[in-house]
Amino acid sequence: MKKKLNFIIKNKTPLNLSLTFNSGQTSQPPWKEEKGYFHELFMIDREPCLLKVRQDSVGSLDIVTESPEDLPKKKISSKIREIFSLNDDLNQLYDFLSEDPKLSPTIDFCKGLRLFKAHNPFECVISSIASSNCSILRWTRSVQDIKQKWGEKYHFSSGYFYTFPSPAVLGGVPEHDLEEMQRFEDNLPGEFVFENNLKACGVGYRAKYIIKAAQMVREDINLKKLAKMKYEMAFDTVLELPGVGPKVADCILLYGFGRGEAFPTDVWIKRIIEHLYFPGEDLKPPEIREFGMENFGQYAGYVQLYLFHYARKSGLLDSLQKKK
DNA sequence: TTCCAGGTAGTCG
DNA sequence: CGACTACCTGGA
Repeated sequence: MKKKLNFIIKNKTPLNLSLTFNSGQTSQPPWKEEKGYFHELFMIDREPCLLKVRQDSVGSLDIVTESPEDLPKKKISSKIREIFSLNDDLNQLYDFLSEDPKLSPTIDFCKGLRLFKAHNPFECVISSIASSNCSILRWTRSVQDIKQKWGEKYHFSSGYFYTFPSPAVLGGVPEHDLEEMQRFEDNLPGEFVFENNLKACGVGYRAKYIIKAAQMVREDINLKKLAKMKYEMAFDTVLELPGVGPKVADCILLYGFGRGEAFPTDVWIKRIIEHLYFPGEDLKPPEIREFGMENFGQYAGYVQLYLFHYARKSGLLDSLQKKK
């Protein structure tokens, strides 16, 4: 017997849900879209809960939930507020952006765009490692494959959904088809296709990093402690994970821990910042990162998000590519 | 077909 | 420390 809830979350400052889903943030893939609602499975208080979300005509969030057990509405709405960063006051952000002529044009392109957080820190660690890849499309497929192969499967009225596997499960997964085959020893079925290994998820050479990182999260690195650390301390700690360099570390802290002072610096942000603030110069990525964190402070994560989306929509990104 | 992208890890000086 | 290259995979 499924329990259902239906309620509304009103937002005081702008929110654009579909823009938030489709702005290329690599914290979690876009949700399944069906009958006007976006669907995704969450674990809330260790219980599975399907969330269906849409924006109604006045911009509020219309929420429908389905879960085997009763879950307090308060817990559900607080999860939703966390995932979509609904507690961030975007009007304050826009005041901040308005003060910088380089940033103010981003507002019109990004109205209502919010940081789209990960389900939880561990999932964020792994999907961020997988994101050091060339295309969002491949990254999306990889994350979905990992969930489908090793996550827990739950059925709801709109179909099957999978959780992200735990550190213990993911840490024990075969890296490639050879290892998968070896685990069968002599009981190998005839026409067997090897697909339950990490490389089959298209993560390439990151497969071994992902497995090792999962093991380290399980045994060594306590993610809960990270939340209370000073930023640079937390940064240095996640850097110890294999496959995690400066860019991925900042993504983990931004999307997995809500640390808004993070300024993840990829090649695109580097090009955009150089174009806007240091024309003709060539800065090192750590210099760009430092510039972002010093100048944008608590808004650094949003500035990075807004600059990227603005650059993409305004055609700036294309021109920066050609120039090379 | 070859080449390139994306960020990290590893190697060399 | 800095500069350079290998790593995978799929799209140009």
